[in-house]
Order: sequence, then structure tokens, then C-alpha cells
Amino acid sequence: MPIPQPTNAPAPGQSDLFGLPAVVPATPQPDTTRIARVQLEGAAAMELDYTIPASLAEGVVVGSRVMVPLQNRQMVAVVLELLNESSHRGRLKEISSIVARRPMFTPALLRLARWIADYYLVSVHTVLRTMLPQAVRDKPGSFVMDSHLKLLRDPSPAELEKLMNKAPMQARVLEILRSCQGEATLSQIRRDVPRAATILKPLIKAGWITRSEVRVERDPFQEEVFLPSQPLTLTAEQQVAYDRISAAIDSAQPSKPILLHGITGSGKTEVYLQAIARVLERGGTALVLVPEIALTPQTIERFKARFSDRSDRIAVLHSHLSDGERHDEWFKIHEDRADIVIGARSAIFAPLERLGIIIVDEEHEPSFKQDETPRYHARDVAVVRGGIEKCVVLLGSATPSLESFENAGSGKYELLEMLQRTDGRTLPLIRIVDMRMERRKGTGVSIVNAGILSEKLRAAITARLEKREQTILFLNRRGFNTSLSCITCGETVQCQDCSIPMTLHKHENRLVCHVCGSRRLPPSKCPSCQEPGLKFSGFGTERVETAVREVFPQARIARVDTDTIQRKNQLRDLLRDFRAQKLDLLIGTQMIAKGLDFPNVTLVGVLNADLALNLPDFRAAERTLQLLVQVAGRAGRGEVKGEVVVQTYAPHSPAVQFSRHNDFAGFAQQELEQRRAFHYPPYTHVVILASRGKHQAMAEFALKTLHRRLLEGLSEEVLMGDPAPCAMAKAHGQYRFQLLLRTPKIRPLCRHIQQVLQSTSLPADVIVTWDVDPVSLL
DNA sequence: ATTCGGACAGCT
DNA sequence: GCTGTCCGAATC
Repeated sequence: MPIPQPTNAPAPGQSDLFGLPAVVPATPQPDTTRIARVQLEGAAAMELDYTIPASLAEGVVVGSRVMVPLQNRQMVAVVLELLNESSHRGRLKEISSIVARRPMFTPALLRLARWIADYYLVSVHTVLRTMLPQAVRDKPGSFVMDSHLKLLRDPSPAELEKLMNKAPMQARVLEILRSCQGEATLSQIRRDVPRAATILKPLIKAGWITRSEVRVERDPFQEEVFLPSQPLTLTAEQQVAYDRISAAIDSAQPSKPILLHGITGSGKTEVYLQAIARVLERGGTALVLVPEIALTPQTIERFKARFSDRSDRIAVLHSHLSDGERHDEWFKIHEDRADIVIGARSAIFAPLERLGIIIVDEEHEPSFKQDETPRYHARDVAVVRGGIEKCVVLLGSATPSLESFENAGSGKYELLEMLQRTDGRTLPLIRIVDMRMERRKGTGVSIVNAGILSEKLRAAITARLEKREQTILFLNRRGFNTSLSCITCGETVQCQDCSIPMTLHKHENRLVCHVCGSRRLPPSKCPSCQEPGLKFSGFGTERVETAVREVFPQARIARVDTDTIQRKNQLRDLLRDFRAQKLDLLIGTQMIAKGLDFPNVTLVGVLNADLALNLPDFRAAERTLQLLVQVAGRAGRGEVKGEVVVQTYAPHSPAVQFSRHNDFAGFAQQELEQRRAFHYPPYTHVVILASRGKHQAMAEFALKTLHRRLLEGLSEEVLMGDPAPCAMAKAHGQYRFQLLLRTPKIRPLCRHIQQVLQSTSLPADVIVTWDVDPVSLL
């Protein structure tokens, strides 16, 4: 994908290394600057102008969070810019107060917000909301503004009687006030009296009561310690990469984003650590993004250990923090008490200043894409933020996304490669097992286990058990059997609310829907034709565990998936036991595919390499290759050479074949040719418009309407499909449709879509969503 | 997102 | 004339 460029790219030059003035800008404020354009939080997406009272002139700067009056209430707003005059005709109200002394958003983040709003078709308001963690947003803004009402004098019984007849609601208000010693808040009154504000007016006018505005406030913090590690000596390849990155860090000129393609075990992390050290030496700060799943205590410890002299200046942001912790970490960054931030996707919005480097590790990971509005891709946002902040952007991966790889190929990114392992060892031996043949054999073990463990894999496991080496079996599917179908009519038992087969979880004897989580007892007769013969098929981790226990009764086995891991510590304890070799064999899903390093694991089995391959998504092959390479990387991390057994029904598919030789470049070249030929990313941008709703016809109608409107004035460059049911036509009880658009030029298409969305009214019970640069078509 | 305010209906 | 309800419009 072409580099997303900020629309308002900063002018180069005339600033220090990191693109920011060395000293906090003593922004020369001419006396005429008395107006602030603000974006309201919480309310609709609105930009409004307010005057800045002289008393606040010092404190109100771009990025400040302020309280402003809106109609009769107080709202939190963010100052977007300072103006000399307003385009608003009519009187401007004054900013009431400043919520926080320091601006909540740096100017760079505000510009980033504008870019995201523009690129992903959302309001700036929505982006700003996303940029602040909820805990941070809610804390300072949460002093509740309320009206304090005071009864000036008690009404006499006669007066009350009279009012009761004339205006009972007004009398009621007086009664309530009297019952609370003549004082109450407006919200208290609202509980009993609808439209209280209106009813109050005549009472205030008649001099019964007075009304005044009041508010509320509060605040928190903590500390810790770590053991040092020393920089390692770099290999020749690492040194070359480091030198280039370091030169980019030192350079006064903005540099291209750097793609670091380094195979598993090539020591990317060491390069990151030394690059960060370089940035810190120069007084800059560093931001490291890792996929949520890789954000383990070990990852963080590695950073804390290396920078032990300043381990308290490392902030961590991820979804498993409590609100309070997240709040603390954010303020640590905000108050300049952190110079390294490690976090998942949303950490790209960390309010660091003097940013020297942004590192996106495992940049190909789809989890960097947010799956709700705003649907931004943290890697792409990182590239844009790097452009705005004029800092180095380093994208690392063993299997780069084809978007990034193409950008490197076309010269938009700089490519650095590390194709050797630091330990000099060769990559694990990868064996491909053709399961079509295996099926036919059905030898050795019970026939029911054929199709799960091939002869080759069984032999390999046996050898490991004898040598006291360890094995990991990988299968990206939970449950026992993955479907239940009728032998008479062929119907598959599906979830009531979702159009997918239900998975049998034998342990609890329930059919479970992996989309919505609904459960039910396995039926004894076909729900469709009422005949009794039902057949289970397909296997998940639970089934594999049973099979392995049956074949290797002597082995010590554990299964790792979301069914067996309920608490956070369970996973940690289990992995510790595995590392301590209290277990011989681990069966698991995605959970064990990432970043784990077990020296004694010499065998990895991939039980069904085809799962991702059969998805109706143009990235199916790419995802399969990424997975295979990743999983294979778990084998042979210690002294003994590793072996990987890949079971597949598609042994000749490019993803399987290229992963076998760890030939990423070869795969990329072939896959890119396909993408180019069929107009898929990275040669086009994809936008998905989707509708969903309880009523199938309504959801379909909504999307067809949009489709028709989009056709008007659609550029010839744009390839637009027809509205069609999604691969999962129904989920959570809602029918889903989608419309795929592809274009070489994303900007004009987005403007067109935005215009159509704004000018088309749709049925209220249909939800329409859009996704620019989706990572999945499903 | 709330709130305001205009139009209207029902009731006294 | 007071109140409630509905709904579109405005919020600086």
C-alpha cells in the first residue's frame, strides 16, 4: 500500500532533531488571539468558537482541555486552534475554565487526529475520543455540573394552595425544595419532575427560588525496581541494520519508514533495544507497538532489564490494565515521566513528546487494525505520525505484510534484511505431510484418529518422548468436533443466531457457537428432518488432546486454549511448567503461536495448515504463510535442531511450499503478481461497506440503496462489486451484507463514499459500517 | 448528545 | 392558560 501521507504534512526544517522546538513554544500570542475553536467531547461532532477570558489567556493553548458552556450546561472540549476572529455571526460565549493545566493533546496528535478522521471517514470528535483512554477522559471531565436551587422563602399554606390549583407542577417543585430544607440540585428535581428546567423558569421569575451553577472534583499514583542486562554484541547483519537505523535517528532530514525483515531468531529485538538506546542518548523518546497477544510480562521485562537505570520511565499500555493503572500510565507519559512506551494498538496515541522512534513489531499482525470505529491501522497511523513528528518509523517482521513489502520494493520504505539466525544455527527442518494420502492409509492407530495425527507426526512425537525433548502441536480451532451433520438430509446443525456450524465441546457436552457463544445440548435427532442419524466431524484442540492421550498414554500433556485457560495466571503457570519440562507436549491454538521461546522444544506439529487457506479472502495464502513461519519459529530454539511437521490437504499450495524453505521473498513475488493481476492490495485500496440488521430485507435494501447511489458519478478507476451476503450471512441474530470496492486512488473514492453516506437516509434499524483498508473480508 | 422551542392536543 | 408529547433544529 502506498504510504498514507498526512494531508497537511509538516514543512521540513527549522526545528531540532525531532521536529519539535527544543523549548516549549512560548507561542507569541498577539492580543487579538482571543478566540478558541474547540471540539466538544461527548456531544455530537461539533466545532464551536468561544472567546478566551483574559484570566485564562495564559493557559488556553492548542490541545488544552477546557470546560465550555453549551446551552445551559458545561461540556468538556478540546482546543483545536486559536483564532483572531470567528466565522460565527452572533455572540460568542466564554470558555469557563481549564480542565487540565497541560494540554491533553500535543499539536502533533491533533494533526494526526485530523488525518485519521479524513482517511478513515470518521469525525475528528470520534478520533479524539479514541485517543484518550476512557479512564483519562472520564476523570477530569467528570466533575458533575449541576444547578443548585435555593428556596428564598417558604410559601404560606394559602399561597401553596393557590399555586397548586393554578400550576401544580410548580407547586410540586416548591414542595420538594421545602422537604429538603429549601435546597436541592436540578438533577434531584428532575427525578420527580419531567421538564424541570422549564417548570423552574416561572418560579425564578416570580422570585421564589434562585438558581446557581455548581461542580465537583478529585485524583491518584505509584512506583517499582529492576535487574540490568547489557547490550549484546551484534552480528554482522544486525550491525548493518543498526547502523542504518542509527544514521536515520541521527539525521536531521526526515527519513523513509524502515522495514526490517528479519527471520525468526535473527535478533530483531536486540536491534530495537539498541536503536532505542540511541534515541534516548539524544534526549528523544521511543514508542514500541507490539500485538496485544505478545505483550507478555517477559516482553516488558526485556525492556525494563535493558533500561534498568530508568525502568521507572517505561510506560506500558494494553487492554489488560485496570482503568486505574491505565490512567496512571497515561499520566506518566503525559507528565513527561516516561521516555519509552510499550503498548498494543492504541498506544500509537501515547502523548509522547520529542518522539525519536516508533517501532511496530510484527507489523503484519492484523490485530493492529481496530475492528470498531474508527477502524484505523496502527501501523499505517504510525507511519503518518512518524511523518508528522519527523521521527524514525521502524516496522519489523519475519513475514512482512505484502503492503509493506511492496512499499519497500517501490522505494517508499527502506528495506533492511536479516536472514541469518544470531546463533548461527540452521532453520528447522520442515516436513510436509499430504493428508490426502494419510487418510487413505489409516494404519497404525484407531481409524478415528486418522486425519488428526499422521504416521510421520506420531513417529516424530515418539522420538521426542524417548529423547525427553518437547513437542508443541498447533491447531487454530477450539472444541472437540467442529460440526454435527445429519446423515440423512445432510443438514449441519447451525447456531440459531449465526450462520455457522456449532462446535461440540465434549467436556461440558454442549454445542457452542464460536461467534456468539450460545450453547445448547447436542440434539439426538436432526433438527431439520427429524431423523436420528447425526454425525460429528472435524476436530479441534479438545479432540486432539483426546487422540494424543490415547496414542501416547505415558506422555505428560497440557492443552492451551481459551477453554482451558480461564485466569491470567493459569497460562503463566502452565508455560512455566512446560519450560521446566514438567510437561512433554503442549497442544494449543494461536495462544501458543507467538513469541514463546522454549529451548527444549524440538518438534512442532501443525495439524491443519489449511484452515486459513480455505477462507474466501484474497489474503488467505498470506495469512497461512505467516502462520506457518511463525509456528515453525517455535522449534529448535535451543541446542538441538528443530523439526516441523506440517499436515495439509494442499501440499502444493504456494503458502505451504514457500514456508517450507522459509522463502518469504519468493512467496511475496509470486503472490504480488497475483495481486497485481487481479487488482487487489497492495495495488489497490479496498473499502468495505457493510449493513446489518434484524430484518434481512431491510439490511439488503440499505446496502442496495447505497450501491445505487454510489454508482452515480463513480470514477472509472473504481471496481465496485454488488451487494452480497457476507461469508457469515448472519451473526448475533443480524443479517449481514457487504459491498466491496477497490481503487488505485483511495482519497477520491473516500470523498465520494462520504458524500453518499451523508446524503442518504437509511432505515433506522439497519446499521451501516465502512472499513477503509480492511485486514479481512469477513 | 442534550436541550430548546414550536406546534398541537387535551383538559380545566 | 397550563401541561404533556412529539419532533426538528441548534448548540458558539
